[in-house]
Amino acid sequence: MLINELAKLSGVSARTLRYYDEIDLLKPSVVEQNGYRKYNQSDIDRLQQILFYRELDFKLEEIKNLLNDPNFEVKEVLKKQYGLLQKKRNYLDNLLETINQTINMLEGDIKMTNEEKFKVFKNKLVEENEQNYGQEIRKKYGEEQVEASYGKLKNMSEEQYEAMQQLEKQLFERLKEAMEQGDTTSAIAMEVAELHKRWLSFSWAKYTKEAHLGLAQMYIYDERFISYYDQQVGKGATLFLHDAISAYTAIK
Amino acid sequence: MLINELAKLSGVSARTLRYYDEIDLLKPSVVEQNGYRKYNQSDIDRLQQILFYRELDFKLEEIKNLLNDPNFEVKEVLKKQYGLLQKKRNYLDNLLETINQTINMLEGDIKMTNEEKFKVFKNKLVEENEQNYGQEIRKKYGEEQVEASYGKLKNMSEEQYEAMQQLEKQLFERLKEAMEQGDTTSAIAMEVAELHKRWLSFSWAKYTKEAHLGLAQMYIYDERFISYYDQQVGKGATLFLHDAISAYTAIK
DNA sequence: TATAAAGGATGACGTAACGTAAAGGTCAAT
DNA sequence: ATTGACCTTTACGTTACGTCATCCTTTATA
Repeated sequence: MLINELAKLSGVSARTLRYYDEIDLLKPSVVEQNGYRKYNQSDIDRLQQILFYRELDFKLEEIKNLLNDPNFEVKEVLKKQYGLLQKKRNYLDNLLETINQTINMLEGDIKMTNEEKFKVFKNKLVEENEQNYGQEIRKKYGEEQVEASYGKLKNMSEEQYEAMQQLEKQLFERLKEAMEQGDTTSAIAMEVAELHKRWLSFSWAKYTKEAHLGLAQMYIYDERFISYYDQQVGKGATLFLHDAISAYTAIK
Repeated sequence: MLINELAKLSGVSARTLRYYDEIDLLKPSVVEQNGYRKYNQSDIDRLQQILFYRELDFKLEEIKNLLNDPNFEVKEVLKKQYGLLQKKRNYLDNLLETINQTINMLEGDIKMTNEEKFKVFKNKLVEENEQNYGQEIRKKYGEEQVEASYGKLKNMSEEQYEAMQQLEKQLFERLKEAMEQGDTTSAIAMEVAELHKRWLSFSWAKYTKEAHLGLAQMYIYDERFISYYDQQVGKGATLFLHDAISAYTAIK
């Protein structure tokens, strides 16, 4: 069977078959004088095996190793691949969530332009928290806790809100001082992290250091946080805050 | 700000920044006499934008176009990307299902070796059908229908089972004849597809041509089916059967 | 039988987004 | 002056082929 015949039969291109030959994944059992590749039944069988694993997103190199190993464990391999693909899917799930919530936020922003500032800000806090942290929080503590937490924020009195603003202002000041020192593990840096924790407690129903660190890490990747902190405090403030929280949660 | 400083601040490598320069995605606003790249605040802002979209799995080329287009629609873009990622996830879901069920089958095979052949074969039919078709079928018709269908197969009487075997035998014979003619759209090929449909009706609760075609397509990619049909009927039988079913469902 | 059309072969470049040397300037400090 | 840190460009490697370009056989047709 010549190369194009096998190509038609199997649905892959001739180029692919030549490539498989090149990388020693599937070599035709006969090559004639004129250089033509001849494939026989055992080659076809091997190709079928190859395509099976390729469908499952195995790399060709892995497939080669698999098929050449006389006593490999199909089940083991499949389970490993399963875990790998699961990770990929989880990653995609997160992306989808993020995009979805970003879209919602964008739509929300437009609708909200005409509402009063105070309410808007509180809602925005809720939404940003949800966007950055909703998923994990919900997983860990369940719906009720999360809703309770948001309820806490939404139901805050104006005085409490003022207190929160004050605390944030204090946080900014200490952060600026800490940055001038430059050390993210200094006592003053720890104080900053502590302030941040207290500030968080206005909106979070329950504190854990893992959650705290998680939020800090997300700050870095969210351009809104970066521009917010960097504008209020100074360039690099977000990164410094993150490092401080990182140190703080590490020693606690 | 020199290249390594920005690298540290942003978390990407210096190589990446040079690459972004190279592909005109992010050019430092100043390049000094000595060739050193100098990044300023606007560069940092742009990088943040870039990383935001990169996180969402956009291609760099797309990001470039986005950021250079002065009046692009963020929401539109995000929605498009959402759809794209959804497709990827569905694809992964399918792979995961397939692997999972293959594992189950492998484990099942071992446990089943000591059972009677008759029972084994029927269970295998159920499992193979489930493996190849379960997901889609469940989506379209819901759990009940599917379970009813499998119940049908499992509760088949021995006579019915015999009839099914007879029908399959007939199918093989006609398929062999049709292949000798070679035309996958001939009257006899259509007859083969019809027989296959009737054979299916033993195990399927409800027939649709979409489902029929879908199953045929899966035959091609399943080495067990290929070796089964090709052994029983002759080399290329699976492909021929697929083409015939394809033609059959197209004209119906 | 000459020739043209199929079909085969071997390079070799392109792809996406960098990682990783290699080889060599520049700058601050010793 | 030398060392070491940091900068530059050049270029190959990665994955699984698609897509030419160029050339050689085999088969079909005039």
